[in-house]
Amino acid sequence: MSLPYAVLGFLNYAPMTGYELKKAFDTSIRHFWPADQAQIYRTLKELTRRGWVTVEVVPQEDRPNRKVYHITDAGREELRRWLGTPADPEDPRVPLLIRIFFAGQLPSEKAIALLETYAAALRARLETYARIPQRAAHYAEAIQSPREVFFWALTLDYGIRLTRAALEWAEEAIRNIRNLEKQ
Amino acid sequence: MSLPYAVLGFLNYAPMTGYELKKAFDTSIRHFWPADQAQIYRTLKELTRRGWVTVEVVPQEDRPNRKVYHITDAGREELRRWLGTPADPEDPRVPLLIRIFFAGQLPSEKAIALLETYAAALRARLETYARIPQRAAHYAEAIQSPREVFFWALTLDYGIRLTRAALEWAEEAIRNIRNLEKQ
DNA sequence: GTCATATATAGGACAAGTCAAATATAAGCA
DNA sequence: TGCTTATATTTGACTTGTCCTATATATGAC
Repeated sequence: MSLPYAVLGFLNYAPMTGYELKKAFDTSIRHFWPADQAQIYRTLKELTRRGWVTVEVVPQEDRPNRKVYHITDAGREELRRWLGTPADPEDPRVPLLIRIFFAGQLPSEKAIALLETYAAALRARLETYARIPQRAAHYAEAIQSPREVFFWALTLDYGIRLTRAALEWAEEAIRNIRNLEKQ
Repeated sequence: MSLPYAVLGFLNYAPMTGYELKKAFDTSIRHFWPADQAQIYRTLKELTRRGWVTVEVVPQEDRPNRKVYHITDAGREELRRWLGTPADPEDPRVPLLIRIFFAGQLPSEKAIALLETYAAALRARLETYARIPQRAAHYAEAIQSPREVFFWALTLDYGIRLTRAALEWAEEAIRNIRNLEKQ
């Protein structure tokens, strides 16, 4: 149940509409916490109910009124409290590993193909990660806080390290399957 | 939607009841695919409906009748087909990273505490992994197939590598936060 | 003596998130 | 002319999985 707190985190930087929040998610933490648009709006409703945000309705013609959400003092307090609390455990599910676990049922080329596809996805992910610092520079200037930027960079570093480790695993797995064949 | 296929994978080794399947999950792939008991029974019902397994009811006194599930030829075919198919993407969600992303709002000791707790959990996980090979030896003897055992080992290797990478990240993050303080 | 554990299945309630559609209009592009 | 994209929110249906409870009894631990 981290989504409400991610929303509070963004609203703590600046008041925003649900629509703008969706963009904030998509251009920053999407890689480790994708957020569905419908889910954001429902969360906003819940946060309002709890008194952690307030809504400022800005009338518009042609379009639905903008509902700009502002974090309250109670919301800020709740955010800080939550941030200092131990993280929820990760979902350990790795769909590929089910296939690998039962891959003894598969001819070696098919097992290798599975791993090659996976490795290709990981390489693509690394390239995506490599392009992030440029985009992030824009936000870094806007926020003017090296401390914030430091922690943002940590999350990217996590993604790079884990992806590299997975890639190395896949590459060695492929080599080992080939060795298996030779014997 | 991998659970039905994991169930087929186990039933392909041997016919089993839902209860035995639950134990099979818990003593093997739980680390990358935990399975809820209720979910297993519901999946079994669905697999039966699709004709991928058949039920053999073994009457018992005192206890509910055993319902032993057998994989069918159609089920075996479906399993092989699925195994050769590209893996679903992983859920990228890492709850800790939301806290880290917004940790600029937190005093450094609290950010470090967060990472220490995380690192401790990772170390405990590595110890659990270290104990797996002994338990696995029992299954390896039972199945008498070095090829199957090779793929089982691959899944463990994945867990170890990824956990180590996460741990290295956390340890370096802690060092970097301490450096931040000194400046 | 009581409590946990093992055997064995089933169903209801609920949480989180996904997907798609509805509503309304302007701007830019081919 | 028509298609896509941007702006902005809401709702409904659905999926996957979790948690808890119910039912029944035997055995071993403390």
